Amino acid sequence: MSIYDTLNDRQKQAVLQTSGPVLILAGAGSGKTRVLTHRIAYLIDQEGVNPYQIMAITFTNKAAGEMRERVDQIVGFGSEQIWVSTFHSTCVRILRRYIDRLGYDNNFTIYDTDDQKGVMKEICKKLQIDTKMLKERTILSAISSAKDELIDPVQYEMQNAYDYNGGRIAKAYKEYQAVLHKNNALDFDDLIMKTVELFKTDAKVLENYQERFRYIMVDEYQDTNTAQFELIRLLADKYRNLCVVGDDDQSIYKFRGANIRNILDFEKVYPEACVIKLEQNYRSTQVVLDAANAVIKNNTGRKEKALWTDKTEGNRIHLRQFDTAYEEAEYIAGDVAKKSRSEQVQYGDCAVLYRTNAQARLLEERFIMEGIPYDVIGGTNFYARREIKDILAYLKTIDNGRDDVAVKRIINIPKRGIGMTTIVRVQDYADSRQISFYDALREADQIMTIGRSASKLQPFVNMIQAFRSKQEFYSLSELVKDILETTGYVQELEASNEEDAADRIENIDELLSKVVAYEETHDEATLSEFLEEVALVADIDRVGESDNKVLLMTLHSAKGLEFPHVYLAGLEDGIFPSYMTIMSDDPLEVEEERRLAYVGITRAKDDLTITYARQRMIRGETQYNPVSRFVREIPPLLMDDKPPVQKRPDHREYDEDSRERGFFKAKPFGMGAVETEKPYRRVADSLSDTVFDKPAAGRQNGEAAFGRKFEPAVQGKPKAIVRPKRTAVENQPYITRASQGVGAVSLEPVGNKTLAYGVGDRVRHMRYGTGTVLKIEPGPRDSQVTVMFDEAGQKIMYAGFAKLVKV
DNA sequence: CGTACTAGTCTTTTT
DNA sequence: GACTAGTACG
Repeated sequence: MSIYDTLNDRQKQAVLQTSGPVLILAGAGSGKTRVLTHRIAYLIDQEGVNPYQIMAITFTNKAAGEMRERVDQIVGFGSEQIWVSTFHSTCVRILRRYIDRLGYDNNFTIYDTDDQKGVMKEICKKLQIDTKMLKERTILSAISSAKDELIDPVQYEMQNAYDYNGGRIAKAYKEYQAVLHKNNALDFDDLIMKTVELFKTDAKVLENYQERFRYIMVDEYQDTNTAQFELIRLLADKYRNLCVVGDDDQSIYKFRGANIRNILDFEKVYPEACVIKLEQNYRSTQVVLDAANAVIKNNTGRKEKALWTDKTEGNRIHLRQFDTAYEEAEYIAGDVAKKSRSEQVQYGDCAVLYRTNAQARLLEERFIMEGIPYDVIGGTNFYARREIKDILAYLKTIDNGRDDVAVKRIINIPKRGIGMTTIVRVQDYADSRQISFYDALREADQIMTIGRSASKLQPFVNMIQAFRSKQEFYSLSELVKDILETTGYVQELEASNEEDAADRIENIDELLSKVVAYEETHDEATLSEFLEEVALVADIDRVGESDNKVLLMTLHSAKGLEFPHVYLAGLEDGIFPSYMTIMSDDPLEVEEERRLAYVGITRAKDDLTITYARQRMIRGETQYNPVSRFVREIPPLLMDDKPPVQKRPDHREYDEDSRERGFFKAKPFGMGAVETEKPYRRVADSLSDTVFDKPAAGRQNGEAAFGRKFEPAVQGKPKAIVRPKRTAVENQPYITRASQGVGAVSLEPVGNKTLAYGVGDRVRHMRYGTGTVLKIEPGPRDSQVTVMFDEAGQKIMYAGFAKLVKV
């Protein structure tokens, strides 16, 4: 009996087929990670392959870490020699060694979206690009797509010379690359592209890696873009032992360049490829699988597969409709609480999945009220928070003085009286001398134009220089502590009356413990390596760190995970699928969303609950949306409730309708960039009239159905409007003037006069828990409330923002 | 040079 | 609704 006997026939075949190109089409939950890890073990144990010659590539650090762990378990000896990592860290590792051959320093820095935006902003200024017409974002995403397709600035210019906007983007692209090069920085896309460039320009280096990595495995292959495909193709070109694992039905990253053709055309590129389908699902019940299959079969151009399981039929899918998103959140939190009380359900068995990060907020508030431990994955990355980026900018400056973006970020943080004018003048000087911004600072006394400001620059330079020399004998954490102390960063925060100063300080503490943890796991923790690791972590990598908490995340983040109890929230046309895709002329966009629905459904092991709300607040606008078309694609008998009958089930008709009525201008194209003045609300308004057979329960008041627009006209019946506007309104110190007899409906925080609590009262705060009010200081606009929290200690906060609830 | 307020934008998803 | 960049003012 060997470890391979636990595999089914197909899986075994995939493990044993070690030579030549192999495409494993692995349906959701079909045990692909098991196959990959066993395959690695088989290569080493049975075929005597040197672990050193094996490479496994994934998309997230989490997936890489998981695979590493499982490989370590079954491979015993030499497993640490296998390269198991993400595309990005693989490339960084290669580039750190060889990028000098492309004219960069090997200690390059990695720019995140923020840094990129900063660079682009300056470029637009320099090239006199009107950012109202052509936004930094737009340019950057055009550049990113170009890089995904391995198109360099020169090619881009050739392809877009005839187009006005294209031409400008081409110029910006060229300039952008020049700036990054000057700053010795690479962005995310460069990591892949430059590695490919390296392989193509330096045959020796390529040969070296080809010879080393004789067995290459790629996970989530359906998500690779052209550049990543090329990277793999080059690496595998000599020995052609390339095994890719993927599921075309789970391709959900087109927006970041994923090319579904990579998987669909694999057999064309590798005619000798062996194709193996894994269709037995070990995860979900038959009901869940039937639902998933029923939805995905509406897509065209997919590789035919049908998941099956020998697990039991299972519960029917729970379908719940609500009047408002608020009630939806209330139900989900309540249901989780109920389950955890009565059944053998742990919080960690539950996950709530949604289409957009913004949807997390309502759910979060509700989970807090229920006292359920939860974790929100995604949204803003920890390392993208302002205070964290500030500290990292110090570290980057110490590590690599050529990173102008980092230097400029911190030159006046904390405040040193160095303003825009001085910075611009120093930059001019640097430009004229062809030196970096930091080097210009060091010569500040030479710069005539800045006059007496030079005296403010000198201490800054001295401080950085001091850090640099201390770095020699300091540990990483000592360095960070020194930075915090010398700059007085934390003191400045403490002194400031910014409302979230306490959170910021907490984050800094967390950073410090991450630094310490890094030192503990890395023998010779260098600053460069730390910065690099930090640049490449994604939020999803945190999953598993938190134990026994309900996880809240987007459908995208949920890919690759599984939970006994899954809630799919906000299943409404317009949310999921999003308006963007419904409106799109390209029907493939809806297909991509359908794959996302497929991913969502197949996350559930036992129990799936689908919820949707008639009314939802999006970006300050109330929308009315019908149930998602994807729910309608699920056979009703698989669900415990039916979606409501609609007069006109096809959404496209509404679009035409609105177009006729002049609500829609043609899609913006070319340079014309036609205005699109809040088109969505209009659709929503027109929908609310036509969608439902009977009036939605939430709008007996008539006007309420039309959303905020008409609110001022409503007299005396605030409830219907107030409710969806803010969660748990009745518990909060918000009082409508109507109820005070003033007349007009208002939702202003009324502050000092009408706080629902006083000194000595017990109150609850969203984050800090319960505490006692010590002091209330009335201010002109809002009162400052001092609260001694049981857990979090004493905090001073503005009443209007703190949303304290009397308990 | 720093601040405090206003106007405009945004998001659909992320390594 | 929330965040950010830009502006007017001290």
